[in-house]
Amino acid sequence: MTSSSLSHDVGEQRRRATVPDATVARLPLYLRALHLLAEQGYETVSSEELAEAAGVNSAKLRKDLSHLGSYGTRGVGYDVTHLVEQISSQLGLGRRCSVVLVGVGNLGRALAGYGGFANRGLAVDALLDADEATVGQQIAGLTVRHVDELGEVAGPGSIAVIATPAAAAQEVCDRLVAAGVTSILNFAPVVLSVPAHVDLRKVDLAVELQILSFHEHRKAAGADERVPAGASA
Amino acid sequence: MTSSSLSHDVGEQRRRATVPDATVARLPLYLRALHLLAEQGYETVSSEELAEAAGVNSAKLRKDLSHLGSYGTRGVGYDVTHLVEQISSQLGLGRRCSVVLVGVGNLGRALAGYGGFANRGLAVDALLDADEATVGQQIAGLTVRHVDELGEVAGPGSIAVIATPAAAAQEVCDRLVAAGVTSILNFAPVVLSVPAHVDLRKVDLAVELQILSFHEHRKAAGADERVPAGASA
DNA sequence: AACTGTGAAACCTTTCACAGCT
DNA sequence: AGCTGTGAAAGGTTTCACAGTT
Repeated sequence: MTSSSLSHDVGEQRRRATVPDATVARLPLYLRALHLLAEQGYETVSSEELAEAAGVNSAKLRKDLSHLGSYGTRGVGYDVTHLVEQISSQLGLGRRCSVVLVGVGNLGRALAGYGGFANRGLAVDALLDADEATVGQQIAGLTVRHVDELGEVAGPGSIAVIATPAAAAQEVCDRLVAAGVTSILNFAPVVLSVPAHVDLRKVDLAVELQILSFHEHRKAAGADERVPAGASA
Repeated sequence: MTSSSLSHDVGEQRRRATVPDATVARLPLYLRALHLLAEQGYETVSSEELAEAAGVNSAKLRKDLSHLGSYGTRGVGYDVTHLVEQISSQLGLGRRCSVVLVGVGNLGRALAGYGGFANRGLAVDALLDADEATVGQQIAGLTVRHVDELGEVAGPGSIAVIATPAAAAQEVCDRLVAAGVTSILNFAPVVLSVPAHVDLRKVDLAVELQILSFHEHRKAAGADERVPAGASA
């Protein structure tokens, strides 16, 4: 067990090492909302307005931003441009960070051309596939290369996206790790294993649909069974 | 201590109305892992094994399953087939629930053919698009219909998936709501507004990538700045 | 002996409400 | 007056550790 002296371990030197995960997950949201507001001519926004645009409540937004530092002005709000810069910088969108996408099926193509990806500082800059018929094609301004050339485009510092069929994902993942990649985003519906030092995230397109189904099912079941007629709104 | 002396409190009629959100979000994961294990010939699994296959820890798994009821056998584990049925039923995958997909671009195509979708009880069964060139095409065994025919395929009880460009999403959403749909999954990178009774979920393909970027950035910044040399392996 | 089911503790996130700055 | 930044309260989730069951 842990020593009973509790949580004083880590030194103070990690000043901003403490942005909560939940907050990080919302920064991209704020960033998009801010870009939108900027296009509409806003120079400053209140937490209320920005929260509305991002689809969260204002207390949460303020708390989130407070974790990055104090970038607002009391009585006024936040400077849109400045806040965009701060968040972008936090997210590491400024530095040239190569994004490599493996698997150029429908999903891969969608991702390669995705506004959200290409938009601000995080464009995909290499496409790889195993299929000879796909290799050589021009997609979203890039030429698809063979997955065997993976070592030439991916390395420490790059972010890899796996959009292959489930069956191929683990092998691709292993190759990426061997090439030194430590940040991987997996869209294939399998649980991948990676060494502890690799940061692996997962997007499962079916999960959200199944969650919806759960709630839809609940609604229907509730209506069937014993609810006292129009109970909820 | 099952229903003996201290079964006080909450009305009993809401027996299973209390599955926590976090648990619901993991059920699809367990389901997939179970299907995999079933294919490999498992008839029972321990919480340890299933947790491993699903990529979570066993305490969490047991707690999650306990919210659905007690389907395990102490000293033995869980019956794979039975558990699959229980979870499927919770998720409403048994009942025929029509899934309508609007927007047949690359992402739409990917979703229509997605193993995870088509796989178990939640196949997409109508495709709609606004583009005349796309309407009429055969995709994943379905003929693409014009979005104006939305009212004919979507209604109360169906689940809708929006995979259109951002600019079209709100209008499609409004039409879906007008048609009586109350469960919508949005892949377009915009914040949609819906009436309170509609259940709207959102998948943002770029968010996860940006979260990875955040962590990658941290790693790099940490290495640059002040870390006490080779602290971690 | 093996393994589930679950209170209780630890941890994390959200919301509230207001002090403090402009 | 208006709005941010933030302690403190409330709520939710994960982990621990063990009683209970087969």
